Amino acid sequence: MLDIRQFREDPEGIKTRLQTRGGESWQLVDEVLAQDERRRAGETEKQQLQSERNRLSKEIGGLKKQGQDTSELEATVRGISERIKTIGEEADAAEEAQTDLLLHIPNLPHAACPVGSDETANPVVREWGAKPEFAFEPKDHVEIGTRLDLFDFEAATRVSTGGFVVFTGVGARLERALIQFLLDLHTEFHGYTEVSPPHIIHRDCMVGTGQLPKFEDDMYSLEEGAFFLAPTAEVPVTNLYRETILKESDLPLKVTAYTPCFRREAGSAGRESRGLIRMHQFDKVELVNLVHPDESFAQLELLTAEAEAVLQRLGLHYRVIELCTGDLGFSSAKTYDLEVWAPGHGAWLEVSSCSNFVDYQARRMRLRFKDAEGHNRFCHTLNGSGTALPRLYVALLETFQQEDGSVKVPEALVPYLKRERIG
RNA sequence: GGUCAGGUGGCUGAGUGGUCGAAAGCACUUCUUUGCUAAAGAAGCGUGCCCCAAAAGGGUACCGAGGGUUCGAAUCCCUCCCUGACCGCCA
Repeated sequence: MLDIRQFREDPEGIKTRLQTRGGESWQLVDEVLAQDERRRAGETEKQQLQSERNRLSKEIGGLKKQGQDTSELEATVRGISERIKTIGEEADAAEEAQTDLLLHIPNLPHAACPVGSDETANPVVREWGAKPEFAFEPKDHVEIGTRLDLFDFEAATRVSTGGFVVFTGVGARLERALIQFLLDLHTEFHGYTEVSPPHIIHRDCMVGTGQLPKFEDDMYSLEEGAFFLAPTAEVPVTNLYRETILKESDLPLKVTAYTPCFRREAGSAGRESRGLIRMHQFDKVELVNLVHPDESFAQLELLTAEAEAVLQRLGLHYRVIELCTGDLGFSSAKTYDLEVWAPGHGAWLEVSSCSNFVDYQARRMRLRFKDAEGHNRFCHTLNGSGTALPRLYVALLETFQQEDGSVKVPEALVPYLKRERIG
């Protein structure tokens, strides 16, 4: 959520920056200001009346003690109370409208964010490693995995529906090995604290990180929308600190979690969805940072490097791209995507998205810290996938496949998988 | 799921209709004293919003959440949520 004070001070600036995202959110700016004025006018009047009521009620108390008749005063106060109620309802309606608008307006892209309308305008920041070369025609992961009995899509439909998979045998063990490898890496080398959060989370959390109210259709909901299956650990982990005031010395707070992620992926059927690439349920290890506002952009660079370390240790070829204004996520001010090379597909796959949300999420969930002067300020929040598992899995199979159909296990994973070769 | 007991400031914990944003203690901050540590004393110490150009200041709301009763609610009533204990069920 953006700061209402910024709307009052520089509405045109907000509009201009929202316009770089595309979409029509900038058109809501004037409406926000109108509701804000309506709200404040109502609140001011209401509070004046409340003050009057408090004064007269005290007077009644005093008079009653002296045994005097107060019926006339009581009637006056009754009238005031009625007006408070009417005006209060008006002010509440304005506030609700204002909040609803603010919740639908995305974050402002960082001033240096490349302007563009879609992913074709995302600049490549750097590339690591080289495309692996093969003396044979590399197969794609579905073919490799099916041959090695690593996973089974058809069996999954017997217990669920399309968009789910069951990992089997060594394939299941590889999934588990990756989770372990990732958590160990981030806790032992990057200073993260590990948590294992609930996967069913209440609605307010989804509002806090920005999935709601706009993207409800993409989420699995329970109990008529009161609860949701977490679409990413970002939601439960960041919301662990909702409505809290941290000490400045607590920052930066770095938390990692492995969780399954649940997404309906409404409207994305058939899009880049072969095999493991786009699932309704997938595993992910997430990195969440709560940081001091002065440090968040530096922290984003570090966070991105921590996610990159995953791919480097596994020896996977990847590139880092920066999202342009038109491709930026709803809550984000700046985002780097990590794309790993999948030789079987001959395509780059997004395995991580590292974002700085500045104070946008913190404001929604009232996550603050007390600074040296004793003022409460909003933290900045960041998160990055560290990393998504299925696409990592795809890249591993396709990168390290051998001509005989087996897959060589990268050294970093051997201690976890306890074998050097699959198949 | 059932029964009972509870939810008050960072913590402990008073407060059952009026001057209570809320006693007291602990913790914390600053200052004074003391050679250091410790101890003692003094003051301060919640959050949101509104008014004010801002600061100062003032106002208002908040005692789990939301409604209600009342001139007036932390206090009475209703609904919901949560926590604890016991019972039932269960991985």
